[in-house]
Amino acid sequence: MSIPSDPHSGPSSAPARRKAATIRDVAQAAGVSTATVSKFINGGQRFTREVEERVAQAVRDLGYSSNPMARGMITGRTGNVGIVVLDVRNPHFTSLIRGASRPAAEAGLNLLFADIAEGLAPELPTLQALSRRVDGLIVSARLSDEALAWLVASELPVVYYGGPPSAAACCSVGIDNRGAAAMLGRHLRDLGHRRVRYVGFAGARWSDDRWQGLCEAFEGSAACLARHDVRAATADEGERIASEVLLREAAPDAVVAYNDLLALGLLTQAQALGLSVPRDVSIAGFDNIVYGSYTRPGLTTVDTGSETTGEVAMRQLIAQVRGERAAAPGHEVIAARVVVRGSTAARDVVVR
Amino acid sequence: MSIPSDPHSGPSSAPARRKAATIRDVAQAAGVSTATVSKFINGGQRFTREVEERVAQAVRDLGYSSNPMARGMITGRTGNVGIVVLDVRNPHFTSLIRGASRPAAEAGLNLLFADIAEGLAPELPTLQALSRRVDGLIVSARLSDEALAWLVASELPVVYYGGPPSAAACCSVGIDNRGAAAMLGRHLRDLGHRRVRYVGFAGARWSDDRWQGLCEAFEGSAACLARHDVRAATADEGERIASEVLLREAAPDAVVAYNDLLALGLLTQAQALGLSVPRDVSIAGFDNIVYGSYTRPGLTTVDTGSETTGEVAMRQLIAQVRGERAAAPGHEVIAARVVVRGSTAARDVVVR
DNA sequence: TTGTACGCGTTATCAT
DNA sequence: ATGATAACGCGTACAA
Repeated sequence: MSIPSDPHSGPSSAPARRKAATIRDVAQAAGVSTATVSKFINGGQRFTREVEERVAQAVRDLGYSSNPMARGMITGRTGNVGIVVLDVRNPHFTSLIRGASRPAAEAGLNLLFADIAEGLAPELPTLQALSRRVDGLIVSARLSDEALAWLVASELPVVYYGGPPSAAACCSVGIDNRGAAAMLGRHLRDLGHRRVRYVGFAGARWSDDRWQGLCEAFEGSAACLARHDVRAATADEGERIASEVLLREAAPDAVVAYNDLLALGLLTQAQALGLSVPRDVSIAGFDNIVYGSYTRPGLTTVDTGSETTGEVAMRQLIAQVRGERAAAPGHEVIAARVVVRGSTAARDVVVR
Repeated sequence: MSIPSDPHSGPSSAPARRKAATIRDVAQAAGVSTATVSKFINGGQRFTREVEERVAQAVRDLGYSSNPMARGMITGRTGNVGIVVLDVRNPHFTSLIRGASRPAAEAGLNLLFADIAEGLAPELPTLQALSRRVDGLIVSARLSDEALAWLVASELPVVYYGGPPSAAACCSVGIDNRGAAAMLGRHLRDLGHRRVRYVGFAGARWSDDRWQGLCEAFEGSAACLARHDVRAATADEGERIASEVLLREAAPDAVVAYNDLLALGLLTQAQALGLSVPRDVSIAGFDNIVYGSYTRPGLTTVDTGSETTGEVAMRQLIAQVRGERAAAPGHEVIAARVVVRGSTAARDVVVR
């Protein structure tokens, strides 16, 4: 594909990008007006066979595609949607992205992406930079209050994932945290566990819900539940607090972590400390990240439907952006389920 | 030529968003012309203290920020850069994204993101949709030839990661695959391994380089190297081919996989098949994904500097977009290093 | 130092 | 069925 040198460009030194054909070029080449070209391309309006033929030919010849910015100026839409995740390296969020990716592509929307890096990146400026370049946003419900307030004030179509934020009328997607935790709790209770420790994450409002669900499951039993909050929900943090959680005087016979990353760190470090999992202690987490099945033993967890969450959130957002009736505010609950692997097992009744 | 899922068509009665303040509103409020406002805001030009005061005040009062689309029409730049990954769920790529994220944010560029999903999403349409909305692109060097050719023809600033693509003059970032594999090979050779099997990935050109590096390391020794190519570089695929690779007649005493995901699958399945790792067989991979340290035994791997790669690629792209001299074509080599964990150990000389 | 006026590529409106 | 033209919001020559 050798492009003949442009006689008008002269000895241009700058690596100027060949400027793309405009709708006017197409119109001229096809011998019609720009209005005709525009209507034919996206208005869906029909014309005489011969005109359509000529326009289509010109579009092909010139490799024309409309300029999204010029189009956006008049339509008021960008053709982009944004997704803000708290940590790209957490497989839970990558599954969320994967889930959101497909419906967006199908709707012809591009995905603008931002990583808050769990507080490392400033939330508000990130949101502000994004907001003018997208038609809508998918964000975590656990952004700062400041960021959430700004978002509401901006009147941008938004779908929250994780849980409903404190804000009033909005769209959100997430699991029933309390119910899911209760399911996991009953699993542990039925296995005979009686000294359960919850490693919560202070940064997530729904960490409380999970704690309450756990408590609910053990209500009426003679179990002893305790809670230990951490500031980061990462594997490193799990490793760091392992000894503190696992080796104290009244050692737990089961530990439930806020998420799988924490659980992974706890599991590894427990073994490094000489504990046998699940013989000495059962360990479980939330999210069902895929790497929980590659540890030994495999990690028992609660599947929070990460990918489904992303998909549903994106569908809601698209509906909202299009101004459809289906875009009514409300919280959509994703089904959660307990995934039992080797890291939880029946407590031996015999004192070890 | 009516596109069914066109987001811009249809009887969209979107809820009218409160329209943002324009530069004219600011000019009027400050009692100056739009030119003054524009120059003050981004031209960096100075004005009388009083005028600057009034303009700044008006900007604050109206919460003005320039319309990126209108601005883009004039400047010819979008303020976005794109990154195309082959699989968001592969931690190697999320580290890459994380690495690219920061320099982009620092440069005031938004990140547009696309997931090829290892061939599930069509590459060329994805690229085409992206290309008009970004000032530059970071893409894998192992896109389809068709996609690469189109990219070159588009004259868009592009940085390739992984390795230099077949194309002539371009910017690329990656490790020395052959050298890195040779390092890993020497590690295995020194441990006494003699029957080594390489599980390659047919989809990546540089899988060959890794194979050659391995061979190089065993040159002159009485080792027997064999190669087994797979079509997907995922943990599932690693599990699927484990028995075929590990249990054949002349069973390998060491297996090197194209990447850590394959290695993870192999490791897990090896143990499920009753093999002890590393006693019966050593296993190693590439990328140093973080989850390789949470398996038992930990996974020996080659750190390919995923995050650094993303960071360097983004810096190159920014230089290129800005038209800086530093944006000369060439391949930037990232340092790789072998990370030894429990999955590789010295071969017992005694026949087991 | 400041303002006027034009053009960027597109779509929508109205006229033919 | 097709065309002419006015916006959209901004940057920037050029004029004052």
